[in-house]
Amino acid sequence: MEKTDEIDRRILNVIQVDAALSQRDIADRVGLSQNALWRRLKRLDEAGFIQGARTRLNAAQLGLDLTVFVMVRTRNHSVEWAEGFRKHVARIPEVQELHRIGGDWDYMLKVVTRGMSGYDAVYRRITTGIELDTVTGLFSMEAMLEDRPLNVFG
Amino acid sequence: MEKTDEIDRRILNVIQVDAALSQRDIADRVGLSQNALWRRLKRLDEAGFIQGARTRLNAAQLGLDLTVFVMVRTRNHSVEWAEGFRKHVARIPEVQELHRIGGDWDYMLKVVTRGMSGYDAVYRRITTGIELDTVTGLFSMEAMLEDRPLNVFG
DNA sequence: GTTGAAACACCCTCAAT
DNA sequence: ATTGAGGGTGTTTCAAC
Repeated sequence: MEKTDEIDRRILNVIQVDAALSQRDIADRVGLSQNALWRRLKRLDEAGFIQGARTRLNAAQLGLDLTVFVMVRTRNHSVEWAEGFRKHVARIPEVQELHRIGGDWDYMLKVVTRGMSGYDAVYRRITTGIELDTVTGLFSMEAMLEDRPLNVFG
Repeated sequence: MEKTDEIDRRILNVIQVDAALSQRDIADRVGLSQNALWRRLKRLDEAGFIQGARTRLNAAQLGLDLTVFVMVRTRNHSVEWAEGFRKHVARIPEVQELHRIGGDWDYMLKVVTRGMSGYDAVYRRITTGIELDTVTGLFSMEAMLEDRPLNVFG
């Protein structure tokens, strides 16, 4: 595993917040020449720290106004069943995340969709064609903090 | 609220997956000239559909190997308390999301940190200096799906 | 690590269709 | 909506220090 120094982390922290900055601007912010920055960026990229850039869209404006965390309990805890479940929910584009968790529940999904009717359709897709024990939804009434950058320091 | 047609949604779907594509490449993928694409991108941006670009980092390689969903129950359900709680957790950089939810719990936080000792420190920061009723953590043992694009169609 | 420069790609705008 | 072209900016790779 490659190492990162303080400047590397400042670079990563800048670009994870704004991927549209020019190398000139990034270099100024972290106190490097554009040339030196370019070499560090290339190294960080080749070492696997950087996993591409994404454009963030306004979900609400696209009608995607409902976020639901879906808790799932199952009786089958085999690796095979888990992989089948992963493939099952991977086909549902409204599913943003799927975690295998410990505690009272076995899996947690984050679903972003169009209102309650959209969620109803997603719920039916999740529960159809696969055997689940218990399913319940925790509805987000307000996203008070969202999409924050990773804590690359500390 | 501005409207989007099929081509707009295809554009948004392309750039939300890869923000590093040139306008030339995007135009080819959606079947437009570079010039026409530029005008649509400008319109979509000015209409507020686009909220900037972010570089995605390899959390595990940065040592951020533990994801915990923290469930919080409180006795105070006033708007003022909620805003104070938001400011309280906003100071903790390991908190990726904070949702006010319905059901058995009042709030849910997504925390990404460095192992159990990192989570312990975050847990103490969350529960210190503010009155919470019940706090419990759901530990992600495996992120089976993560960071998926929004469903801009349908 | 730095500056400077050259070659190339990309972005933005405009003219013409 | 399209192609084509020009100027300005950004990226990538040099050489020299």
